[in-house]
Amino acid sequence: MRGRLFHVLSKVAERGEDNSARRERRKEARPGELLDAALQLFVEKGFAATRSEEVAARAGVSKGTLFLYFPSKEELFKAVVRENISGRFAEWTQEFEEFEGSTSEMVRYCMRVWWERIGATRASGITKLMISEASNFPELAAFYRQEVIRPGTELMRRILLRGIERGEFRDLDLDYAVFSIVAPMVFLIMAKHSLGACVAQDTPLDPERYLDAQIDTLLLGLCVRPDAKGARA
Amino acid sequence: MRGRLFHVLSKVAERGEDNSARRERRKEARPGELLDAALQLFVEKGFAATRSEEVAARAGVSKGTLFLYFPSKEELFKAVVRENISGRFAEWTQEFEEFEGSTSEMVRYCMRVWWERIGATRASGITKLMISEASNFPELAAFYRQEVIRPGTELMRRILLRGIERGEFRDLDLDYAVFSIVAPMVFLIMAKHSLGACVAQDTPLDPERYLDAQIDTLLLGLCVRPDAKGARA
Amino acid sequence: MRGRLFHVLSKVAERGEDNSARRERRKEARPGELLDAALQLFVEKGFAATRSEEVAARAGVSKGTLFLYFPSKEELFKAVVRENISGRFAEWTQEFEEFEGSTSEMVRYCMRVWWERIGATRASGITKLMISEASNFPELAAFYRQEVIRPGTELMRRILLRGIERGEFRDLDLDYAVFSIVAPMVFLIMAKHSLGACVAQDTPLDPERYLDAQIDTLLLGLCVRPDAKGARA
Amino acid sequence: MRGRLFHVLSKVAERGEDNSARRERRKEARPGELLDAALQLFVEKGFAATRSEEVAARAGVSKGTLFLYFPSKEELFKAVVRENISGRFAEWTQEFEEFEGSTSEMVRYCMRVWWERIGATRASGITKLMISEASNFPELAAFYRQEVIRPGTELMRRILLRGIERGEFRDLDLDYAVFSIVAPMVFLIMAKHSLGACVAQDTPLDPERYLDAQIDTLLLGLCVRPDAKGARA
DNA sequence: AATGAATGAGGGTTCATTCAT
DNA sequence: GATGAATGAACCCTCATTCAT
Repeated sequence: MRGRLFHVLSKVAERGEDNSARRERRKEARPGELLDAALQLFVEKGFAATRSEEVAARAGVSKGTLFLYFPSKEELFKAVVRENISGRFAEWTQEFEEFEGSTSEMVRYCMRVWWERIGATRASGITKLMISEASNFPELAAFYRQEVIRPGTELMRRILLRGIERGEFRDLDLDYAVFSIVAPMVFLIMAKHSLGACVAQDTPLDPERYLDAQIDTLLLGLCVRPDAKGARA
Repeated sequence: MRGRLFHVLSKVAERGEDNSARRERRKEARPGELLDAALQLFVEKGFAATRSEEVAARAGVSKGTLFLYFPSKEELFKAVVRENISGRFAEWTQEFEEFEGSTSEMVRYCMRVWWERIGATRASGITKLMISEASNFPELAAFYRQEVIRPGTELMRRILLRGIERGEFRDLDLDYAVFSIVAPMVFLIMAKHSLGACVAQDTPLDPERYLDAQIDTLLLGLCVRPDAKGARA
Repeated sequence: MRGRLFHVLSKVAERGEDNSARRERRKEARPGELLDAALQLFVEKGFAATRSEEVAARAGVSKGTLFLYFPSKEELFKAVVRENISGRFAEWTQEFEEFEGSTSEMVRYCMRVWWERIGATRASGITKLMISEASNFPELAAFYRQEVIRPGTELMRRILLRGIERGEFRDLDLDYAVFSIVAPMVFLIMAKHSLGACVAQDTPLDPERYLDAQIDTLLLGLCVRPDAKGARA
Repeated sequence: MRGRLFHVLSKVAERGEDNSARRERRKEARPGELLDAALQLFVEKGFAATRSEEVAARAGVSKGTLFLYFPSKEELFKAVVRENISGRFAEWTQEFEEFEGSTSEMVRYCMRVWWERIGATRASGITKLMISEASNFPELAAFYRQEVIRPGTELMRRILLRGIERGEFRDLDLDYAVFSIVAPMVFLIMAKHSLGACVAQDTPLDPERYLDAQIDTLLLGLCVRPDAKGARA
């Protein structure tokens, strides 16, 4: 009996908190904790290379607990993707339709806000995830295309169109100009999640400075006249 | 210069020939065929999700044969990466040092040539691979940074510097401006290998048109005056 | 004799009442409800394929409660078996020792009463269970042999012996003749619990008609003269 | 290297034969060996309680090898059932249609032949299996009904009908009279595979003697006159 | 050199059992 | 007593790797 008590206590100690505390944030908190842990690991190591026990461990629970909340690793993956793509685009579309400044300001705002709300958060991992795993999860790729890519592209298209119609932007190849906005963002995510600084490990990429540089060049490239109002002061 | 380009292109062509031709030069070609098959599958499905038997099958040999040439799946992966990032940068650096046109032309040439020699070939999959698997193969990531990212960055840095020094480009934040060239290329690779399934399945992205659009905007964004010589006719 | 029979039948009836009635006498009835649920499921799916949570659910309690009453699934199984083979043989032996009709009548009565008291009730599942699980529960099989098979065989042996001694039955191979009585009963149980799904799904076997046919043939086969008194009117 | 050699040799010794011998009866023999092992274990312990590693071990191979030949434990189970129900009924039906003796002789012959060809062989385990697992494998139960029960029943029905039409047998309830033939056979299988002697462990049931006793009683019960020709001398 | 049958460690998933509430 | 969240041993199955042929 002494043995069992010791065993239990050492397990508690291992976790760094007592059981009652863990019980308290019980069922409601679990799925979120698991999804967070899963997102981190999937982004870090890929779907196949992530072991479900590891996800559970990072969420501070045992292997079996994971399967109380998600019926399989694949469903966990899907839940991770869905969880992080709550319908933000409706909100954003609204926000941009009410925007009153110049379109250059709008583009700058758009990219900065993207960084704040997505790029700098866990959610950015989803993009890396989808790119790495798209072909292993065709239905999910379709879902992502439908829920993220399409509305995102549409939003930026509208912004560019506004710029052209207002005479701010030059006559762009609209379908492909959107990639001038998207590419720097995707690249930033990749830099963040994969190859580190992408330049050298010791001098990590500063996202703010990176974004400013990209936006400056981008706006100069988009605008009719390089001295457009939206250019940084 | 033509000579070198031809050499590179013919190596690319070599990999594309039909199966019947392959059978004839059995033994010598085996490792190459395996590397090709492996590259395709690793890019498509990721390292962990690719089964070695499948690699062997696609290369037209049996499972056992694969391990005759590569001691393990991991070594195969490393060989795939190493094989496909052969140091062409020395070659390219020289090529660009001898370049005589405007720096805008140089940037345009650089991106086009990259597309022809890397982007459009199987070798582009390596970028996708490294982005997906970097954290599972840290030493390979370091190798890639060392062999590809660093010299590539350095190459573009020099080009940009040339543009600034010659008064063609504005006063750029050099360390970050290189990403304005890299990001569109990385994005194109991603679009080709994964997001292609994402961006739009029915109307796939046209690389030439994409590149033109990106280069136009980029150069306008980099140049002191928007009517720079390098702008497309 | 009537009294005893009534008692047995009323116990059988007890188990068949509806759920609402059950709720009212909560605690005292729990173990019985669990045993009933377990018997049903074990018979239906086998020991290993029955999940203890399912047993609990069918008994209307939670998983934990099951283990409040039975220390393990295996103990539950043993309890199910023990509970359902209560030694009625002493009772029956006496009943038959006081029997006053012909031995043919006795055999017929014996099989009919067995059907009423065992075959038609939940208790019959135990036979199916033991046949299915005997090798996984050797000590239980021994117990079953001891408590059911041996006394049952002995009982029928005596009946047959009585028939022979009274000149009603021919000179039987006593040790094996008992199986002529047992086999049709065992078969009926199997038909009811498993082969029922096999013999014919659309026209299920009618137990009464089945028993009549078996008994008729059996008695004709046992008796010295085919026009024995016990033959059905 | 010494270590490895020792390891290999001791493994060989364990198996009691050298590797080359094992390699020789290779692929062709494996499925049969595995099916045999599986039949034994499924019959002995039930489907769920049988571990696939155990099946492999009994067949003298490793866990993984089992799955080279059968894609899953369930498919193995199905294969076991199918393997042991090759279409014997066509053959038998033919055999009985050409039978020239009395119908009593036919019944006796039928049951003896069943014992020789099925009852005494591994195949008899299938019956026990199906009875134990029918509800866990509904499609398989349907298959078994279709392939075994139905033709078997039909065969015996015809025999009985012949007896009635030739005036040998009394006017039987045909649909249920077949069970008088089946029940003793099913019971024998159960006795063999489950509860041992069903009487006492120490005096195992003698199948020949059992069958003779059952057939004698059965025929006396079926025939118009008890001195039918088919009765044992 | 090439094959592919065989292996067995590894990882996903289930479920009997525990225990804080 | 009753609950059900949590646990982790055990089991099915995969697949990188080996090796006799």
